[in-house]
Amino acid sequence: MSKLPRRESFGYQVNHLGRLFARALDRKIQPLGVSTGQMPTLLALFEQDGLSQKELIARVQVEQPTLANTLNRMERDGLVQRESDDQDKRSSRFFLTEKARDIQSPLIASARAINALAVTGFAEQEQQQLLDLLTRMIGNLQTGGHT
Amino acid sequence: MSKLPRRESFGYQVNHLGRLFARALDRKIQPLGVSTGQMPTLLALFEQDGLSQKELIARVQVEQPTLANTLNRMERDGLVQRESDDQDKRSSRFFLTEKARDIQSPLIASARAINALAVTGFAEQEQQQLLDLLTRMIGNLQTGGHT
DNA sequence: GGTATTTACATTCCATGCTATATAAATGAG
DNA sequence: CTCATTTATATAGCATGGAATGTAAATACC
Repeated sequence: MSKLPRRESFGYQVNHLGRLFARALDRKIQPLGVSTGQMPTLLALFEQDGLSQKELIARVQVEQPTLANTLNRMERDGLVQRESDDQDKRSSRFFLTEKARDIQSPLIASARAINALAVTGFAEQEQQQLLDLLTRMIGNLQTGGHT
Repeated sequence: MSKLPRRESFGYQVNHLGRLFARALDRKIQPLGVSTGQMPTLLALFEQDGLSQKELIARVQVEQPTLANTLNRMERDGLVQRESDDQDKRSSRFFLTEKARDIQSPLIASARAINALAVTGFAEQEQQQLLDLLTRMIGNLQTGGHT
């Protein structure tokens, strides 16, 4: 066939949906002084504070230069603070500021709200199924990706 | 709860998956001189050539400034050519170049290949279900989005 | 112990996407 | 016809993300 219906392309739909998620979340958390790209890192630090860049990369699915830039913006915005590591002078550890800890609850509530909005009208079983299918698809593309 | 497991967040997973799709496709079509952001516009023009920016926006799920930039890059890369509209001097129509038409088949084949890779191990019914769930989720976020 | 390699980050460059705003042509109101 | 409004793009500014590459500290090897 010489054409490709975008409505039936997973790549197209997933990309579109991803941007809808980002925009919806952005509008919610902007008043808190946080942007979407910072969320994964914040969530990771909420679970365990004082991680290094390397440790964060293992938790956040993003390339190293992307995280480095994100951390710079987060430091600029007063969300994290870096302390150079005594053991390894190449590395530093990132700690949440009070400002970041203060907004932990509303931030997580915002993320939950967007997720809840997204699954409006979904049966519990459908949510589980969707999560399962997405996870399998991620697995397929990760395996096929890194040659 | 004070934490939010990223593995169970739809926004997180969809965002990650979207980037995996983009990267996989990019590697495939880079040799053809095309990048992912140009694909939706190319597919739209394959279906109907000579569309205006306004008409493209109705087909590609992207904001107007994003499309304007994409079209500039596509013109720079020799994929499209713009002709000012006689009826409306504010507008111009975009036509595929021979270079673009020449790679139509491999481009569409590439997109299909990535989609096929993504659904490896999926039953036909699962693919339909996933498409349905994604479409419903998109609907939820679009409705909830534009207040 | 000194050199080669690896590792942890930083930097550069670019594409994609959004918001906000500017601009010029088309359209509508009177 | 004239002025106000709308419409089609353009532009500016920024965030996010990736590839490629540079750099300095840590480690491995002789």
